[in-house]
Parts: sequence; structure tokens; C-alpha cells
Amino acid sequence: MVDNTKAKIIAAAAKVAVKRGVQNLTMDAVAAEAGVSKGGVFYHFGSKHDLLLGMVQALVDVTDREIAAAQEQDQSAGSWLRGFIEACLTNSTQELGSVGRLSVAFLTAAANDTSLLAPMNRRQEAWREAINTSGIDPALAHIIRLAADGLWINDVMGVPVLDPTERTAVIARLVAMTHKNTEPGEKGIEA
Amino acid sequence: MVDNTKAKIIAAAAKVAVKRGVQNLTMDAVAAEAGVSKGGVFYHFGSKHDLLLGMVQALVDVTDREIAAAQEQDQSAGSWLRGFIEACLTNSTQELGSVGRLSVAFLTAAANDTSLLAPMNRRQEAWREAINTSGIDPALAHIIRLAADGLWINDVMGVPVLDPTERTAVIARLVAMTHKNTEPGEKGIEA
DNA sequence: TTGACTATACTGACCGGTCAGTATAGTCAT
DNA sequence: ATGACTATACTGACCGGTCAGTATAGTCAA
Repeated sequence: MVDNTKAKIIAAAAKVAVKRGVQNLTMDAVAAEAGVSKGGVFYHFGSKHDLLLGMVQALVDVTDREIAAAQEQDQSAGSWLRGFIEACLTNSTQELGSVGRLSVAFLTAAANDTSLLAPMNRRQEAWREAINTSGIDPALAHIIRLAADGLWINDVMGVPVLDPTERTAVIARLVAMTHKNTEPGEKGIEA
Repeated sequence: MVDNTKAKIIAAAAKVAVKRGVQNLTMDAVAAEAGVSKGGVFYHFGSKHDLLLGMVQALVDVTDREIAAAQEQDQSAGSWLRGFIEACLTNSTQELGSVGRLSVAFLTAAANDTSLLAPMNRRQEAWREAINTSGIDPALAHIIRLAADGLWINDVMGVPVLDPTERTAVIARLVAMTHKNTEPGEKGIEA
């Protein structure tokens, strides 16, 4: 199967980035990790840029899929946000979870060339829409999303922003916040 | 003056990272931007690693300084958080502001080698302490900080998480949130 | 007050390794 | 007989790091 190998290569790249560090994410290393020849990697991805792009796209896809899955058994107000929180924060970076692994690729991409974030940027409009219509006050909804995002990225980078106790408390509070404030625009300092 | 040149090099490095992208942050480019020879750069920073470390340290220092300055004319509850919000979100990335410029260096550092974040990680404990004793409920305080952080980093990476209107609304709401909820631990779903 | 010497702050040509990408010839299942 | 590769060898640019040497200012003994 064609896409099987492509997916295998992307997974291998994510694995290399996590295990050996981003500066060692070479095409040779990816090929070795994937059990494929270097030529094989270039057969599927015309350039390293393409591979990175594929990794970011995979992260976006997987995140969307996790949110959708979470929403399937929870359609009440704020469900999109709860799905987002779960997708970002549930699996730690070290674990083989889809999001965790690929997150590192995201960082790599951003650092090396912000144009690599195109697949993610394309998705932002849809996510903004989902947040604005999530069923809770938009400004608060964005704040919840941004906080989850902030914690996620600090996790990925290994910055100890929170200790374990604080972390669980914060996540619980974030989830709690998705349950109240159902009426938009009635309490904010402005729109 | 000795440190003048070091500071000049750090500023030049930040400028290069912003203008030409992180992948072009070479020692040659830094030297050229600083109006110094490559050897001169290596005279002050033993390695590129050292330079990056210096940049992260500069970011931390400048952030701390901005928070302290903001707190000078505002000692009421939540002032640390308001200072943090201002430091992170007030000056946009493109502007020559201290934080904005150096932020990119932070990303670079994180992506290339998380050990480069040591100066920032060292500061986290103090910041956590400041947040926990900020005068507002800790869980909420952390969420405010994380949201500011999340918005900041998305700014730096150029991810369009919010449109301009949403952005100002979110920042206003964030600031508003630092003013209420003065009693810790009375409304959370848990500690 | 001059000549020998020292410290500091550089300069800029150069070297060597790394790595994306190419080339080419061949394998093998369908 | 085509599509999906493997295997190996190679190119060439780029970049971190080195190093011998230069510039300038200052110290100090005779």
C-alpha cells in the first residue's frame, strides 16, 4: 500500500525528532528509522520541506480526528473545547500518542521556517469558527483554548510551567469553565 | 565598553532571526548584522550554543524587568499577571521591542535543543510562586498566564489564532479576570 | 620618555564535517 | 512492464569553529 509507507515515514520522522532531538532529524536518520532507503524517502517526499509539511498536516489531521471523536459522545455546549483540551493535554509528549509525537515536528517546522505551518494556519479559521460557536462566551472560549494551547506547547518544549498538582487542577478548572457561561456576550468587559 | 558589544551581538542575532528567518541565523549573518567580524562574535560567545543561551537569558531578563516596571505603578491584587500580560502581548513581534524580538530566539532555541531553555526553566519556579501568590485564585491565575503565553507564542510563530477584534477582546477579558476572584480556592471544581 | 611587554578586542581567511539532494543500476511483486 | 521501491556512491553548498595575526591602550622598569 502506498500511503502506508508515507505514514510510516512520517511516524519515523516524529520518532527521530523526539528520540534524537530535532537537530538530528536528517533524511538519513528518518530513512533508517522507517526501515526504508534514503531513496525511498525521497521517492515519497520530494524534499525535506515536503516531509516537514506532511508532518504538520498529520498533526492537524490527528488533532481534528481526536476532537471529532471526543465530540461524538458529548454534544453539549463546550464540547469542542473539551475535545481540544483532551487532544492537547491528555497524552504526554513522551508517550507514543499521535499528537504528542507530532507536536515536536510542529515546533521544528515553526522554528526552521514559519511557512511550514501553512497546513496549521489553514485550519485556524475553522477552529476560530468552532470556538466562536462553541456554546459559551467567545472571549472566554478563546481564553480556554489559548490556555490549553499554552500548556501544550510548554509541555512540548519541556518548560516546567506547572507542577503535577497544579497541572491537574488547571486542567480540571479548564474543563469546568467549558460548562458554564452559556450565554454569549453578557458579562464581558466588551464584545 | 565591553558588554556593549555583547549586547549589540545579541540584538543583531534577534534581528537576523526576525528578518531572515531562523534557518538563516548563522554566525556569519549575525556578525554582519552586528558590524563585527565572525571571529569577534566567537570572541564573545564561545559557540553558537552560547549565543543562543545568551539570547534566552536576555529574553528572561527583559521580561522580568518589564513585569517589575509594570508592578511599580500597580501593587494591587493581580498586578504580576497584568505585568506579564503586558510584557507578552503589548508589543507585537515585528516591532523592535525587546521581548518581541527575542521571542523568536526562544523558539529557535527550543526547537534546536531544549537544553537551551535552561535560563528560562530556572525562572519558572519564581514565576509559579508569583502566580500562586498573585492575590487571585491560583488555578485561575495559572490559566490567565497560560492563555497569555499561548497567545504570545502563536503570535511569534505567526499562527492566526485570533483576528484583531477577537485579540483585543481576549486581552481585555484577560486583564479583567486579574481583577476579580480575590479569594483563593472558593469556587474551583477542586484546589 | 622610551622601549619592552601585556591585555583585550578584535579581523578574516580558511578548514572540515555534515547533509540535502542526485545519479544510477538493479530488484520484485502484480 | 510498470510502480514501488533498494543499495550505494557521489556532489556541492553551507556553516560552525579555528587560528594566526593586527590594533590599541595601558603598565612599568631603567
